[in-house]
Amino acid sequence: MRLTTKGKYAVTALLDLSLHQSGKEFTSLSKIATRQDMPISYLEQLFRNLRKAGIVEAARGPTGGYRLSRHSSEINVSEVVASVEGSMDATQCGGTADCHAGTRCLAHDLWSELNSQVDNFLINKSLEDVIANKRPSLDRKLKDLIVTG
Amino acid sequence: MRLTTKGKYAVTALLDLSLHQSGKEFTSLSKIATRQDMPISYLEQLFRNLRKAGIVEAARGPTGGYRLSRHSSEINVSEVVASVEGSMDATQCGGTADCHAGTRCLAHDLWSELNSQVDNFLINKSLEDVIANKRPSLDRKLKDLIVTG
DNA sequence: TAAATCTTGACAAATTTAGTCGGGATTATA
DNA sequence: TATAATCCCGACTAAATTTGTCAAGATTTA
Repeated sequence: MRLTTKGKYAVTALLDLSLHQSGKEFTSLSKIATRQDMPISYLEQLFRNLRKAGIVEAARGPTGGYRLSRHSSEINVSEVVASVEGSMDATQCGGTADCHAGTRCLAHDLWSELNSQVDNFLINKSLEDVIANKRPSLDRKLKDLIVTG
Repeated sequence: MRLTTKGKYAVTALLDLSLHQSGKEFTSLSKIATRQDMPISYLEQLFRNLRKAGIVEAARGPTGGYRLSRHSSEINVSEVVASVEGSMDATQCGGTADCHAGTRCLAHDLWSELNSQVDNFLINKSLEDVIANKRPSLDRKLKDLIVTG
């Protein structure tokens, strides 16, 4: 399980994009880089992945740049992080449960459950939620609780 | 935020220790290493930290080894992981909230909240819980929910 | 045409993780 | 007392990952 600057940059960059997006306009990476104090060439690398994942769309030339391909309420943090750094899976085996001599290790279920916790949290968190500093409603938390036991 | 083999080895090794501990006897690292298929010299390094953290106690000489210094129900996974790889803090700033030009970055509260989620989960998980595959009771979960909103 | 952007692939530096090594200190047992 | 099994410690190395950089190209607006 890892959450590095890669994923954090990606999320922050998208929040910046979302905040400065008016209508259907594109925002250039150089503006994001300046505002958020990030290396532009590193951002380029990250936005490649974000585009492949269908999270942003790009336009070239002057007036070009990137914009969200969906509304910020329809983009969750989990997919953003996953698009740049792969799954955050905490198990040693990648979920296949063959972590110890072909069978599940003593801690397998623990890490598996930790995965669910983190995933559940990040999936239910949209970019809009983060900007609004909104917490998922108590209702939804209760529902999750009943489902997951 | 990182959870590497360091922390996972530590947890698994302690689960092994707990499972094979009868009374006040000590278990040698070589046995754990063999059973759990881990490099013994790496385990030595990890057990130094576990001892410093007051999680295990050691005895030297033949018949020596390690044992839990508290009952497995009184040792939680969070402290085990923390003792070998430091805090799992997900914020860029280490919690000081000066992640962007001296003030909190756009994503600060998000990562901060993620910390709480993960910590809450791991603190409420004792080694005994993991062995028993026990989930913290619904009662406790509900209580946490009311406290954290 | 010029300038600003994205696009791509390869490369390099820095950091972290994972693991080793050699020597010590302590202690049960023969 | 000698031996062997253990913990103890610091420093070192190797591998992997992260964090970037760079150069060249493609596209588009003005």
